[in-house]
Amino acid sequence: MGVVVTGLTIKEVSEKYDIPSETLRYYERVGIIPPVTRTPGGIRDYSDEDIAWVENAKCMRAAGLPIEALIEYLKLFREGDSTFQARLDLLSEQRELLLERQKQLNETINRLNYKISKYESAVKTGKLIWD
Amino acid sequence: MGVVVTGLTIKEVSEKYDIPSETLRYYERVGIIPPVTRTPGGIRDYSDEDIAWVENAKCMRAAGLPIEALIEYLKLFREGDSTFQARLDLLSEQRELLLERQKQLNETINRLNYKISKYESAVKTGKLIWD
DNA sequence: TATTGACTTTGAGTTAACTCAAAGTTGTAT
DNA sequence: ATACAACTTTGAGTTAACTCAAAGTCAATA
Repeated sequence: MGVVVTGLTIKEVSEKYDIPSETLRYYERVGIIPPVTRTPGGIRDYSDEDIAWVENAKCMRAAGLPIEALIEYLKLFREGDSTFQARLDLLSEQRELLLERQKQLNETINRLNYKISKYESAVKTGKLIWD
Repeated sequence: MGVVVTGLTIKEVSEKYDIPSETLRYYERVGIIPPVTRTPGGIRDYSDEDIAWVENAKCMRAAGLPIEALIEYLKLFREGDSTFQARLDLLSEQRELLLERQKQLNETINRLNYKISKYESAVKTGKLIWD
């Protein structure tokens, strides 16, 4: 692979995006990325489009979107233009969930900031005020 | 329970904080909250302090701090004033992780915002530009 | 053309964090 | 005092998302 113009091997994608090959195959198997382009021998040969799906999966999973939602999104995508509204709904719902999570995260970070400031004094004075 | 001045039963705490009783017992068993005050009969009778620990556990878990870290924190807490620095380190490390997660979350929300705006046009025009 | 290393599939195993079940105990309402 | 719900403990089961293993296939090199 490399004699003619091709995409990337699974190993190259794995290294570029720091996702184990096993996980890339898993993503394809369960359907959060479409079936990847193959060489005549049946070996995965990721096209730019394939890679865009990988990138998308990585980003969405990193934020905690469930596999289920990503499967549903790809399914709708492959059903074509009649599913614009359904895809919009799905993405909106997931955004709502992320916004809630963001709020919760902020709360906890604030709480941690507070505790940390207390411990910073405590380390200096030897006495912990509150908590 | 209620004839004399007491704390809350596990059921009351469960309902107040929307945490299943099973999970409250689990938290105590693994050590992310200290052993709860008991009635002479051995039944849990949550004091204000106990409840503060529950609240803390709920907040930290909601943000995704691992049980392991919370167990370690409580362990240090119970070892006394000699562990201020260790507790500070632990909390700082966890805050770092949350800040990273926050960054990732923002990225993904932005990406979703972008996609959603595309789909909003698509639903109106019947044509999806990009993606 | 034979070896070697990366690839393939299918299916089982792992991990974190619960969640439930079984069997026994407690306390409150009649 | 007796029934009955709510409690207890111990230990097993569940879920999501990987992660690994086994056994076979392919392709670049000597």
